Order: sequence, then structure tokens, then C-alpha cells
Amino acid sequence: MFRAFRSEVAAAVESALTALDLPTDDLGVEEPPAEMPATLASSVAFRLASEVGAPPPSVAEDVAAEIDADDYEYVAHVDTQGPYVNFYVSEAYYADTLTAGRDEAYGELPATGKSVVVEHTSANPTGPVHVGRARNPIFGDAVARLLEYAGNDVETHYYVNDAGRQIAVFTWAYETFDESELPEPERDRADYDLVRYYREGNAFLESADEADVAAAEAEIAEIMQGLEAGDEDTYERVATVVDQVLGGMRTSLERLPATFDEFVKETTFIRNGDADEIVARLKESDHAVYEEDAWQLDLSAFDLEKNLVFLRSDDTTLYTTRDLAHHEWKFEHFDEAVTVLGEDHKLQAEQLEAALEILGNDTDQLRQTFYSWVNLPEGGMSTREGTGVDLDDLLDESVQRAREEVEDRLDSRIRNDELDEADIDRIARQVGLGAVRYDIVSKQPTKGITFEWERALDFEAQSAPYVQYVHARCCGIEGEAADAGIEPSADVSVLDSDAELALLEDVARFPVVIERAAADLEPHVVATFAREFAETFNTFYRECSVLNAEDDAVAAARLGLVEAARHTVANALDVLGIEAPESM
RNA sequence: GGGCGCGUAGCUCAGUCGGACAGAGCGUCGGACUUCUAAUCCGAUGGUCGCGGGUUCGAAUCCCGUCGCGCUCGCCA
Repeated sequence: MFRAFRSEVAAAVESALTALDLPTDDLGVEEPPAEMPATLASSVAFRLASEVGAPPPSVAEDVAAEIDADDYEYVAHVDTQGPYVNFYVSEAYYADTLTAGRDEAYGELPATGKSVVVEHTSANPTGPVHVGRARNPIFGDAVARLLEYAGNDVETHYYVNDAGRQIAVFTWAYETFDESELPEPERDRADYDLVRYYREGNAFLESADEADVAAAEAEIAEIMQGLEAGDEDTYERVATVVDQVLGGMRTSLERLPATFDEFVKETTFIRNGDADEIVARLKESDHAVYEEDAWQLDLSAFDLEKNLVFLRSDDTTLYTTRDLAHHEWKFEHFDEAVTVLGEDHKLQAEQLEAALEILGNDTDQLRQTFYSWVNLPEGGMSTREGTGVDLDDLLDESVQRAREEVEDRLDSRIRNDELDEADIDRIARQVGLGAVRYDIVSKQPTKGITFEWERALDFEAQSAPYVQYVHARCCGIEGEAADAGIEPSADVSVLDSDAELALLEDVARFPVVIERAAADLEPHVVATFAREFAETFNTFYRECSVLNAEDDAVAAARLGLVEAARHTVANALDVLGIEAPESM
């Protein structure tokens, strides 16, 4: 309803300014501070004061006088406070909000008809997912969910790097070293098992004799050449490693859960000839240069001083070359391609975009968004060096701590709903995973995060459990109300306390929060909303009892409001990929 | 050194397409469970919005400079 109200306010200000023969290029519509009773305001009087030759408050009054609230459905009345023109919502606004909120799908925006592919995570299949990388699936999954809520037809892709040098090194190491010379794997799973070979291989290349390293490098180069030449045997050797490791990584990611509609292998674009075709087309372009035996793009026209090599001197393609083919393929099949990348890929992403433009693509289809690395207090995390915290360990620890919390609280629990062992398992999992996700998704992606156990696993306020608790409370009330025979209504005329109306106003804002967050690809906006919404709900909870309401009509309307609130919290959490527990 | 990002309360963070006194949580201190679940709520405490200029009626927000931190500048990905 907020979106409709906002349109009405904009229309009202615009027509008032037109009537006053004033410019309408900037209507100055904004949200007033929380303490103000108005829902929207316009600061347009500031800008027009000099033009009119009157002080802002006087201009504001002129504007307000031109607006007749009766012309609008959701505008109850208009007044001024100093230089501001304030707009107040009508009972119809509350009524329609409550009605809309009682739909389970509340918050989902009308279909845009656009298909969007969200590529995220795409971590190299070299070993277990660690926390440094975990921001990508958590943020990426939330972006995908958010775009879905915003009305798009979304597909998620994981781009599998199965063609690069690292994978060639891995394949060589896997075939070369014997398990007996490796340490015990940390877990009995393929990614933990095989990463030992990868680490051993890298260590060998760094420390072995020059001659031995040269021999190894020759074998590694052979693998890369084999892939480039389309040699079936080489593909199979590489796939043996990649598929196993990726399988293990997927198990970790699915715990979050982060799932993918498709895993797209990089080698696809070598095998089908698309990468070669890209090379041929790039060679033809005005930006192509042949320097030091390699084909490169001079991107100075795009303000990128670094040349992009797209064909090595040994005629093999590079990651970015194949990614160009990959992106053209995405452009063909989807209206929009969103990619979630670590900030370390920023330059490469700019080069990619420039090259796509050179190839004649409409790069408006491409949206690349970046996040900063998650570091440990003592420094960065690396799969190759084996430093860092594994995502599995973080999730295990979080669920375990959540379980301890549940058990600790069991004795002091007032509610007599007798949680059984299965409930405790469920709550521990929902809360434990939710806490980890919320901790990461609630922050602006551009900000660096230092991973600290205590902070990531804080189950108090400003965390997932805080929001989840509100959902459980809603479910509790609805259960009790059903037992008491109360039927929910949408009769807002009996709701008049500040707490009730504040909650209703927050329910009303949810769709616009989705809209804005999706436009900017910023799921943390939804996380902030969810937390604020939970606060508003808790005030309502304290002050407005459903079961002990003054009369039946109030009880019924409050129950309707609780239902709308539950849908709002559940769906806000759903955008973030966090489960909404029915009890906890 | 060049490019990009970040810098807001003791700590972790919102707010950043200019607007009404800069907001939360944690921490510290003090209160509220015979009540629809206290993973909750209420109150107190706490800030030169890194620093210096500029633009503007108005700047945490825009511009310039500067300092600190991160990322990046491979025929790696």
C-alpha cells in the first residue's frame, strides 16, 4: 500500500505545483523521521522559496492549500509543519494493507516478465568451502531470492572452473601423489579427501628441485593443452577430480541452504567452439593488438590501462576469454545476467564488460555486484594453504551452540507445548543456520568483515533468532486464538492504538523494501527491515493482547494483524534464506 | 605509485541518489516473568559521522585535498 500511497502523494504535489505554476522536476517526497506522525512528506518548499520570493513555510502552506485529500484514496489529510508538507494515511490505507497482508505471498511484487540468471559462488572446485568464501553463497542466494520476490523469473547458476591452470595442477597432483604420503583428511568426504593432493601439489611446485618442477610443469601444460585441443581423455581425467570435489562442496552449500538450478562448466565453451569463435571475433576488432606473441585487447578507450590478453602465445584461451563466451550464452537465454563476485575480481569484471561491448553486446543486460572478503582476525583464508575456517565447522558449531541454548531455556519455558527431541533438532538447525546467514547477509556487501566466533553466533538482538522469535510468537498467538475460537478479521476501524497502527504501517512498507533492495541488489536492506519490523511487533505484542482484548471485534482484528505480521516476517526471512520457526 | 572500495558511540553495524534533533545492538548501570513464549521489553550511559577545505537555505550524505585500512595492477582464476 505504501507504493500506492507514494504515487498519490507524488501526484498530489505535482498537481499542486502545476496549479501554482511552479516547476515539478523535483517533488522532494521523502520519509519523515520516525517520531513524526506523517507517513510521507515533501521538502519541495525549500527549493521553491527563492523562486516564489517567500519563506519556505509560506510556500509549504500554499502547496498544502492546493491539495484536496478527498481526491485521493489513501491520503487522509495534508498539513504543514514549518517548511514541510506532511501527508497522513487514511483508514482505507490501513484496511487495504491488512487485507493484502493476509495473503501468504505478501511482499511478492507483480511479475516483471523478465528472466534473470543469477550467477554466484562459482568457487574453484579445489577444496572445502571456507568461511572467507561463504559470503558469496549467502549473499548470492539472497540476491536470487530477492529478485524472485521482485517479480522476476530467476535461475541460479554456478559457473564451474574446470579448465584453468589450478585445475590442471590439481589433476596432475591427484594422479601423481600417493595417499600414503598425505595427512588424514579432516572429514570423510571427497572435497576434504582430494584437497590434500591439491595442497601437496602446490607445496611441491614451490619447494621441489628445479628439474622436478620443470617436469611437473610439463605435465600440467599437457593437461591444459589437452583441454584446449578437445581431447576426450583429458576431459575425463579432469572431470574425475572436479566432479568429486564439487560434489563435496555442494553438500556444504546445501546446508546453508544454497542450491543451484544449473552448474555450468567452463569447458563447455571450449568444447562447443564458442571460445574459439570469441577469439576470432576479437582479433577482428579495432581494439585487438598482437604483442609479445599473444593476442590482447587494448582497453584504453574504456579507461582501463591494463591490456586484456585473450589468447596466450601457446594458443590456449584464458579464463576471461571463456567467460566471454559464457556471458554471450547467458545474454542469449536470459533478459538479464547478474553476477555476484568477490572484490578481487573487480578489474577482471570491468575488462569482461568492456570486451562484451566490443563484441557488440548490450551490456545493460549485465549487472555485476561485489562483496568484500571475510577475513580472520589473524588474516586471510586460503584453500591452497589450508588456512581458514571451513564452512562445515562453522555450521556445526553454530547448530551445536543453538542446541545448547534451546536446552538451557527448556526449564524456564512458560509455554506448555512440550518440545520433543525432533523439535529441539529442528530449532537448533533453524536458529544455528539462520544466525550465520543473518550475520553475513545483514551487512553491506562492500564492507569488509572480520570473522569472530562470538559475534557470528550471538543469538540475542539484531540477529536471526530475534526475528525468528517474532514469527514463533505469531504462530503461538494464532494457535491459542484458534483454540479460543477467535476468527481473524480485517476490520481496521477497531484498531486505533499507536502500537497497532505502527505495526500496520510497517507491514505496509514491506513491498517497497523489496522493491528498493532488488533495484540495488542489496538484501541487507531487507535484513534491516526485518529487525526493525520485529521491534515494532514486540511493542505491539507487549501492549496489545489478542486473547485478552477488550472485546471480540478487537481480538479478531488484532488476530488479522498478527497474521499479516507473520506473513511479513516469514517472507522477509525467506528473502534472506532463513527459516521461520513455528515454535522455539 | 595508479585504479577501486571502506572509515559513523568503547565494540559490531544501519543511515550515504542533500533535508525535520545522527539511529540500533553489544557492553556498562538500573528496572519488568501468577500475563498470547523473557531468544522479550523499559530506562540510563555513550558520537569532533577519520581529518581539512569547498558547494548549498541545509552536508554523515555531493566536490577537492589529506591520512589510515582492504582489494587490485599475471600469457592465474
